[in-house]
Amino acid sequence: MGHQCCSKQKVKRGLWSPEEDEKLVRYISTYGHGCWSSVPKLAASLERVRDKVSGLQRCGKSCRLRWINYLRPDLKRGCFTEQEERTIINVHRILGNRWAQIAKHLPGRTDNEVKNFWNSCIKKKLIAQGLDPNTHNLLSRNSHHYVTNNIAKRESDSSIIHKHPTSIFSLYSHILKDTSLSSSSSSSSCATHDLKIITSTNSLEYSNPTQNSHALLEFLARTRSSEMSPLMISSGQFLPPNHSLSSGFGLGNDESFMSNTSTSSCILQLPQFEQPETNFGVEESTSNEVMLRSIDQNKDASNSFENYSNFGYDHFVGCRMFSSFDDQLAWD
DNA sequence: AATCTAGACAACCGCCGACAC
DNA sequence: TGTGTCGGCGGTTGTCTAGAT
Repeated sequence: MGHQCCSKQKVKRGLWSPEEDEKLVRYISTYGHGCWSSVPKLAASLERVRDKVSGLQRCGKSCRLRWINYLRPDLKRGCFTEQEERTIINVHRILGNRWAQIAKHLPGRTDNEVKNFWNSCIKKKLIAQGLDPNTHNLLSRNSHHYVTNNIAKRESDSSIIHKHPTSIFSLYSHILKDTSLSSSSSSSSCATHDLKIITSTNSLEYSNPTQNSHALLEFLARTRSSEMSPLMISSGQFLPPNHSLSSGFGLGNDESFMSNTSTSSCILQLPQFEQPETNFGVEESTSNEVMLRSIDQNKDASNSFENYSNFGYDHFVGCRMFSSFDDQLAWD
């Protein structure tokens, strides 16, 4: 069955011939592409003007696809670079299979190209590294425990904290949104208060929880203010260039996250988590968000708490949590 | 040499939202 | 408000090719 735009016409399908490409390029360079559905017809007229017998017997949709994915002059052909590959992985971790959005981070690359590269190459690499290509978490023998949380859902459902009582981030972000708490506390005391609640809730289930989550949450509290600029929690394991898999958390801005330059972006570093399965991912992301992510264990974190406030990100929006603890450690 | 298979890439299909009428 | 058209998108399929058997 043909497309709506060409159901009444006899159209050719399959691979494009060099002659067809030539006709399409000639048409686009002459008239541009204001209306794809009219391209084949007008292209045929153009060819008749040029004393050619046949026009362009393709549907408009096919013309559009051919132009965007192959004929556009600003396309970058050839293999993906390592940098591009890292960018794809990092953005995919945040956005999922939103290929068009991912492709926007890669000048000269198309969504189709990125998608094909992902399916034929990156996916297998991640699996080979023991990572789930869908979640970017470590593949586990056990079933994954998934806790999702964001402000929008929380605000529409005040009972969510009871649904996920032991998610440190659920709890924490919930508390941050609690105006009575924040208005009655200074920034630091609020942080302490929050941490007490959180760590006491999780101390039994989470092996060595306080040392890691405590510092992380303290950091989150300190970055908080009444202004609501976004801060995102992101990621868990990741593979810094030329380093083995490590875990921990760090703060980076969007740019550094995309380019995977951990050293410049890490301003907070925490000891390695005891459970490598523990992982964190974002609900969504924009260019203004900060990514909190796992970082290279070996980097110096001596400036951890001093610098993050300079980033200007100060509101914890929320995050979702993945984990794959054994049943006896199940958080709910 | 013929056939099979897997990988890479190109193209199509169906759905959806935006928009015009 | 309902309907049709269009462009954009993601999933899927088709095609080609190189390497293995």
